[in-house]
Order: sequence, then C-alpha cells, then structure tokens
Amino acid sequence: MATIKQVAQHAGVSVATVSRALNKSGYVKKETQDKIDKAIQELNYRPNETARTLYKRQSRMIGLLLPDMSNPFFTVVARGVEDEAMAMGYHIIIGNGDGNDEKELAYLNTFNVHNCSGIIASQLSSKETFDSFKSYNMPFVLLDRVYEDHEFVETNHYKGGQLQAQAVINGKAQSVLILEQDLNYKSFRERFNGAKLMLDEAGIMYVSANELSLTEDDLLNLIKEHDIDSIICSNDVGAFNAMSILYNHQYKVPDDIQVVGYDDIPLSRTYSPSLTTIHQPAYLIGQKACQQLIKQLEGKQREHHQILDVTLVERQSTRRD
Amino acid sequence: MATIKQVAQHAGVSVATVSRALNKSGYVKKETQDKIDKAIQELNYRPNETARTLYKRQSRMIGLLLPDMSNPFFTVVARGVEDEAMAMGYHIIIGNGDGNDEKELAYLNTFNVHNCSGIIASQLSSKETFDSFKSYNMPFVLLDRVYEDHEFVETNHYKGGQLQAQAVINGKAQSVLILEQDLNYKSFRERFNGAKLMLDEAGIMYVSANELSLTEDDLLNLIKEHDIDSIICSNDVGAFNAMSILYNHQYKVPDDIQVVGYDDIPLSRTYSPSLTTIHQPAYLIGQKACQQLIKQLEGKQREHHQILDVTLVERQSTRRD
DNA sequence: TCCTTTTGTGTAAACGGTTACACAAAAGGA
DNA sequence: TCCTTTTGTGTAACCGTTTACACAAAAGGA
Repeated sequence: MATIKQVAQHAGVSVATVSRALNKSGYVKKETQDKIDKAIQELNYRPNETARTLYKRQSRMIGLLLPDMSNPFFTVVARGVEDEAMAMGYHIIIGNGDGNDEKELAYLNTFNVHNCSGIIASQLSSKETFDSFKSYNMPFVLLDRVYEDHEFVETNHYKGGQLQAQAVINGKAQSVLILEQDLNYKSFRERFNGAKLMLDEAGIMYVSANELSLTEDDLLNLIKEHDIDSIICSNDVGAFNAMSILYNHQYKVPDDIQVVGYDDIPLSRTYSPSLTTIHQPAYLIGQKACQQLIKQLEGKQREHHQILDVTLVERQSTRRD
Repeated sequence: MATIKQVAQHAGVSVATVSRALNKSGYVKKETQDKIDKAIQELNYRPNETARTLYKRQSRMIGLLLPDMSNPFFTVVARGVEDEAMAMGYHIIIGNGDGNDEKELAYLNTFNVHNCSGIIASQLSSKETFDSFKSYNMPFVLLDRVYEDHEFVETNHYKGGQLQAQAVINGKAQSVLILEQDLNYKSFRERFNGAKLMLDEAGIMYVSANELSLTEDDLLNLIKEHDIDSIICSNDVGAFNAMSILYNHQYKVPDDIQVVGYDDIPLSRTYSPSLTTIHQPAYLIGQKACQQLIKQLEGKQREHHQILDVTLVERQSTRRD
C-alpha cells in the first residue's frame, strides 16, 4: 500500500502539499495538483483512514447498536442506516445487544475506542447503561426505545395501537385478545394504551396476555374461555406465530378469528392469508436517524425529536365491514 | 479520554512500561503493575484502538460484504459472523453490495483503508471485482458464492437440490415446476442440477422457469398448462410468494399443489402451512467463516474449504405417505 | 518602485499507541 | 568474588496522516 510520503516523493513535492491537494485545503498550484494526481494514479494511492482518524480523533464510522439484527424490523432499520451512511461517506460498525447490559456496554466501548464519530442505538436496556453511554460524550441518536430528554427518532406508537383496534373494530370484533410485550418499554406500553382506549370507546370486551410467556395451550385456552374472535399482536412475527397455531387447530383466519400484527415486515404481504398490520416505516426510521446524527456531527440545524407516522394496512387476516 | 501518557504520568512510570503492562509483553515488576492498574482504574483509561491499529497496520475489525443483509438468510449468516467475531475480540464493518460491482468495490476499498484485518465476502459479482479484491492482499474467506481456488465456506447445494426433489417425490409428484434463479451462480446451478437428476431418475416430468422474472400470471399459466402438482422454489421467500399466489387462487397447499423451499429461514416454521424446505445452517456458516478467517489471520492450521451439510425438513407444505 | 497582500510550498510537531535498543540492577553460577 | 544471565525500565523512533508556522515568490496597489 502506497503512503502519502511515497506519493510526495514520486511527485517531487512535500507530504503537506499532497495532503492539501487531497483535501482541497490551502493553496495548490494547478501544475502541482496535476503532478500529484498523476502520482496518485500511478501508485494507486488511497489515504489511510486510520492515520487520518488518529490525528482528527474522529473516524468516518458510525456505531449501530441494535437489540438483534435478525429481527426483521431491525434488519430493515439497519439497511436504512447503512444506505444513508454509505451515501454520506460514512460506514457502520454493527452490534447486537440482545437486551444484555454487558454486551451493550462492550459495544459502546468498542465504538468509543475506535473513535466512531457517533452512535445510533436502540433499546439500551438500563438507565445505567444509558448513563455510562452519555459519559463518553459522543454524539448519538436513539431509535424506537427512547429517553425523552435526548435526540431520537421513533414512530407514533399510541396511534399505532389505536389503528390496531380500529382494524378489529372494522371486522366487527366482539371479544378481543391483546398480546402485549414488556410494558416497561414505552413503545409497547403506548401501543397497548392506544388499543385499549379505542376498544373501551367502542364498548368492546378484551383481555390481555404477555406474548412472550404465552404457550400454545395458554393461547388456545384463552380463546375458548373468552370466546375470542380477534387477536391484536405486538408485532408481525408474533402474529405469524398465532396464525400458525390457529391454522393447526382448524380456526379459520379471518372468518373465525381475525389477527392484526405490528411493523409490516416484508413477509407480512406474502403470508397467506396476508397480514393486516400497522406499517412502521422501518427503512425511513434508519435513514432519518442517520441523517439526524450526521447533521449533529456537522453541527447543523435539525429536529431533535422526529416522530414518524404509522398507517393501517388492511389485508386478508382481518374481516371487513 | 485518558491517554497512555497520562496513565504513565499518574503511575510515575514511562509509557513503554504501561504498554508492556497492558499487553503483558516484556517484564514488569508486580509492584509497578499494581501502580499502573490503579492509575488505569482511576483515570478510567481504555487504550485507543486507532493508534494501535496505525502502528500495527492491522485493526481488530473484519469487513463483512453481503449481497443484502435484509435477505433473511444473510441476516442469520451475519449474526453468526458477528457473534463469533465478538467472542474472539473482533468487530464487524458491514456492507451491502446489492450485486453491484461499484458498491462492492467501494466497500472492499473501505475495509482496506480502515486496515481491517480480514474480509468475509459473499457473491462478488464479477471476476474483475474479485481480482482487484485479491490485489489488496488481505486475508479473506468467501461464503456461499465461491471461487474454487480460494478459501471458502459453503453448503452442499447439489445434495440440497436432490433433497428438494426427494421431498416432492415423497409426495407423489407427477408434474413438477422448478423455479430457478440466476444459473451463473454455482450454488443455484448445482441445486438445479441436483433436483433435475433426481427427478429424471424417478421418471417424473418437470418444467423450469426463472423465478425472478416470473409474474403471477406466468405462474398460473404454467400450472394450468402443465397440470403442475409440485413446485420446487429456489429459496423460502420465493416459496412464500408462490404459496401466497396459490392461496389467492384457491389452490390448496399441499393437497392440490405441494411446495418446497430452500434455506429454512426462521419464518418457514411459522408459515401456515409450515414450509417443507432444505435447512442450510446459516448461523453456522457465519460462525465457521469467521473462525476460519481468524485462524487465517493468526496463521493457524485450518481447513481451506468447508462444505457444510444440508438436510430436508419436511413440514406441512408437502404431502406425505 | 516599494510595500502589502495573496499564493504556494516545505518543515516539523502533533495524534496515541508499540517496540527496538540501551542500560542498570538483581540474581545465579563458578 | 567476578562474570553471565535474567529482570525491569526508560528513550526515542515509528505507524500515515493533518496542520500550525515559517517563508519565499508572485501579484496588486500606491
């Protein structure tokens, strides 16, 4: 690998001049620029980012900390971040926290010692993690799970919950099962509250249960006991699970029981029956978060809190009229 | 952020001694070690990776180039790589090539100028890309799409194709539609050949078509025209697509038409009907590739070509008896 | 023409680590 | 005891960039 010194030698100038020519900083005579360009060509020189980072104490890398990149929602978010970063000349170091404090801290630490210029993070599991995070004094943007007093990008979960309820109401729900997830997370809590409010207003009965701890038998029992005709799930993968169980026990979706998901992951269109769900603009969330972070890095004006809209996508898993 | 110089000062020793203490290289008196440990504690010092990388000309990062991380198969591969890397003290810079030469080269270049210690890549679109890749002289391991004369990890695609055929034969196939993908890729080609051989041997009729250019109408016409009762797909997402079309046109799976996928992505278990498919150990592929690369980096002995096994997973989308 | 400003370039000091080398003190062997 | 080896530490060079500073040449203004 050629170095700037070799380029300088080859072009018969000093390294400082080459550096100026490269970065278009300071004055360089046209003639000199040409000599340097030629040398760069001939030696196939590409500046070493590590050296540059060391001096500038800032790399062109962004740390991306997700709960789990194999969760289809986050996969798409990550793709949004990655594409936007690439377009802006940045790159991504990725980490999966798995809801584990220690792993999260380990990644944040890594991002820090690699002089990442900023961090995009979702679901820091504890306030302590978040605090030691802040102590690094690195620019960051939060995603999805959010602390109100810091920059973030999220979606309108309350509205999302309402829309889920709306979907089952459209299908003449009489008795609804709401499958929730960890209500310590604001996002899940708001969805839950939104759905409950809407059902209350419509005077529709509902019960709720935690999706993560729910066995197949639990689900079937709940359905029998409460004569459930509609299920609101906390995300699409959960909805697929529920539909799979229903299918295996001869419940017809949506005729016997209608199901509504959350996220609108790519496969929900393709599932049979296709899934009625709440569309979260996952790719856009990633893009926006990345744009916001880069604006932050460059000290540009920006919105500090972006709340994106969600929409109801009615497909085959709910009844209509 | 504290530097090694500050630690040295605080402990009353030279930076060289601190460095030796950190890396456990060379002699350090117990007493001195303790003083240094204390200083590190008190200053909350963490060595800067960038500086280390510059001197060593080798970072603890691995470049991971995939066609598209939002493809569920590659998502899981990536997770395998990431977990293994993390466990070995390495980190991942990720790139999505999208089958685009320029993007692929841009990423390889990035990995290079960041002094990544090695690269794991899948599906370099052209031989030229691969050649300029080699000119960087960086250690690498290929995945899935593979050039025979270099280190790689892949699965037994030929057997996979055979197993797909076996699955439909088990369901008394009479007339099979094989949906293939770009046969320039060895992996797809071998699957195709494996399936054809098996069907030929069993004396079963089949037709084939390219999955990517196939419209919904094309598919329905093919089914009518050839009285298709079995479909072999090139991957699970394609199988979901096909099943979705079948569902919308009142074909029952598997009674009217049975469907077999490829990959065994997480959702294929959950789909209704659940999908009969070929299990590729995606996570393991990622892990193995990462292990192999790290062995390569450390000059350790290793297998240069790992071919992992695939298995048939019979679920509800094919007939049995 | 002389003085000021602009343009163009080089020298050398950072950035924060690692390590070759030198050298002194301690330990071991005869 | 003297010599050799082992142990422990510091000095300074190096990794490949960027940039502050110095200075000279060219251009512009009076």
